[in-house]
Amino acid sequence: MARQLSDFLPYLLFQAAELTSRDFQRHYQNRYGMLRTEWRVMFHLGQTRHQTARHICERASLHKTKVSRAVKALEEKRYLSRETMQNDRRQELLFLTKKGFSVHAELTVMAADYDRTFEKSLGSEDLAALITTLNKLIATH
Amino acid sequence: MARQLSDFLPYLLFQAAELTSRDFQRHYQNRYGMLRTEWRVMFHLGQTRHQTARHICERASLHKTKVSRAVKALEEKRYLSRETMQNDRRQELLFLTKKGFSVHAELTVMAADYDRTFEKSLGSEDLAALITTLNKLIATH
DNA sequence: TCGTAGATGTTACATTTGTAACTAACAACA
DNA sequence: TGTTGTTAGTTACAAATGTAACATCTACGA
Repeated sequence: MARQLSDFLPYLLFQAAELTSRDFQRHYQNRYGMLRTEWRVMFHLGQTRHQTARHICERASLHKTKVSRAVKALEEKRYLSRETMQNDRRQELLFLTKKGFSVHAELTVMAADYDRTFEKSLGSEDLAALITTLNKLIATH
Repeated sequence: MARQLSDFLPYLLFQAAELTSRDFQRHYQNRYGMLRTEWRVMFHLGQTRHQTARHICERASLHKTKVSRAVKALEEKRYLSRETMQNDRRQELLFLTKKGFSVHAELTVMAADYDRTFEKSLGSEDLAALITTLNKLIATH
């Protein structure tokens, strides 16, 4: 590297992640009382209707403890409900409730709006390239 | 965005940041007992010899509380020392000690090694482009 | 020079996270 | 059947973080 810390990739990534998520965070935090992990779990459930906690752990690369707590919190807010699987009673299927779905929908719209600000500041080509490279980086690590 | 959470930039950035920093973290954590913020502060002090805490807050976009605690921890490990400024006794100049400098040097070498793995997995052009884009993103937020 | 406002850094408390131990359920096989 | 090993998810405790209040100092105008 990198005489400059500002060229060291992990540092840069954290900086960028923190700065870019700060504004969006306000939405799910102030408005719906959710933490980042809760929003992540909710988003995953919005994409694929019913999943087990373990499944979410893998897809989101989150530790099962974190997911467990997020699920509990979402359940208490009535955004989510569970159902023990009959063929393996260790596992539970997770569902968004009606209320959970509508919150999910609202947040998805906000995320889309927010996404446009990146397109504005970077241009759509650079943004696309950035996303490609990040996915590559994630895949190889 | 982004039907997929995997295309939503803040999410991608966190994922990438966490995955890429995990290995390097072991070095400063297991080997020198440092936390991420401590390593950041140390790196900044290595670049510019004496700085105030406030200065580091700005450059690293870290909250003053975080910096205050990191400084305290680094001081306890004898990696850093302070000196109250004479012209404004609220501020203190922060220095790396001799021991602190040598730790800094070792970590810098490791960071350079680590940096090469990104060059390998992405290619130096894509890596350079990534760094440029990230800096742009940071600057506009 | 007094008083008020702002800056620097610390501390205290509540919230969040990480780690490891745990419960409950299943699977495989003697 | 019973014993051993493994998996899903939870809980308990320690460590780290965010927020807000705080102490200390400076600046500056009345």
